[in-house]
Amino acid sequence: MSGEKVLEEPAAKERPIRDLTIGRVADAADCKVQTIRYYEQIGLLPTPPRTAGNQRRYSQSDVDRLLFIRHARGLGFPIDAVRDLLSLSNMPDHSCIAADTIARAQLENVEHRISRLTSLKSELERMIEQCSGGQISDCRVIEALSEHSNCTELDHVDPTAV
Amino acid sequence: MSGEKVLEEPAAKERPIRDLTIGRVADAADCKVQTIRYYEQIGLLPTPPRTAGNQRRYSQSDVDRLLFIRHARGLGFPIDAVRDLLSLSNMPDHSCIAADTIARAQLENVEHRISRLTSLKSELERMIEQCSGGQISDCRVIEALSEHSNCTELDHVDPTAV
DNA sequence: CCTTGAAGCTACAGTTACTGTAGACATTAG
DNA sequence: CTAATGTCTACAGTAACTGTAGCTTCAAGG
Repeated sequence: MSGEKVLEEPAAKERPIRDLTIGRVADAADCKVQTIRYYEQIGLLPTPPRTAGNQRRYSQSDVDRLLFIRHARGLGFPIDAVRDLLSLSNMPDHSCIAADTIARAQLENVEHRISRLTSLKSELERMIEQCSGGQISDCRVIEALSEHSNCTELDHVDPTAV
Repeated sequence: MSGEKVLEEPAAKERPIRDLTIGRVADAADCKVQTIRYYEQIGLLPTPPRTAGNQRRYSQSDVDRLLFIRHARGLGFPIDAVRDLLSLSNMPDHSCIAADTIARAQLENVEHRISRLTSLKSELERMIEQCSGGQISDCRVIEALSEHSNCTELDHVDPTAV
């Protein structure tokens, strides 16, 4: 990385080396080959050039873009949010307001996630502490998770949005 | 709640009042009616008795069980883990180690997510700061999210397993 | 008692974000 | 040159719901 803009296509003067097969790209980003084709299908990755034998060939910038996508997805950002984030990198240098708006929305999202996960963390810690070495009858895991009084309003959100 | 084992069926001496419609149960647990029927279908909730007109009628213990499920799901436990936890609550004299193992696994997961989100948060904050009045070219969010060097082996987990 | 609108019923299609499979074709190491 | 491995398309399947269609049932008002 070291200061380079990894998501920008190299300038015309220096064309990228497009010698990576889909399998090597998948390995580099630790994802499945099908996932790459899926991202291409939904427009998250550009359609790469093909060999005479119809096989996709990628450059390092594709790997970087895919790494970005996987990282953001791994953090729980839905595809649409990733799309927004990616659009930031394509914005002209002088229009920063849209980027700012997207970034602020994502920041709010991230802060919310952190607070929910933090309360989850303490609940899990409490469970483990009370649980260790005891019997189920002493175990408060079930109880703790059933107790509505322990819930904050944030507890009842879409479970898939964690 | 207050010290009672909420997930146990009341003893035969005192039968539960089964006067709750599926809609009231859904409201109580803040979930969709379809979700309750889905949980019944996959065996997370017991098949309730029906009225003469074929409508499901629930008791408070069903609400408690559903609250438990929704809370666990909201905390990121996958259905199978919820099933495990629920099955443990039915064998109260047995060891607690399995529940403990599940909780510990989730705790590890959660801690890692928090740390990743925290670093993302500071990147977003820095971006917003630099962005206001600045240029996209100064933003490091895209870069930061692409940096593979920041990843640990735990970063590449199933994104859906939050 | 009757009606009417909300809520319930079943069955099935759609969602998100992939993942797996089948059968054909391409590429590469020996 | 051949065998193994990789890639291609197309489509089915997964988890965990969510939505829809077309019906029946229930409770309250007139």
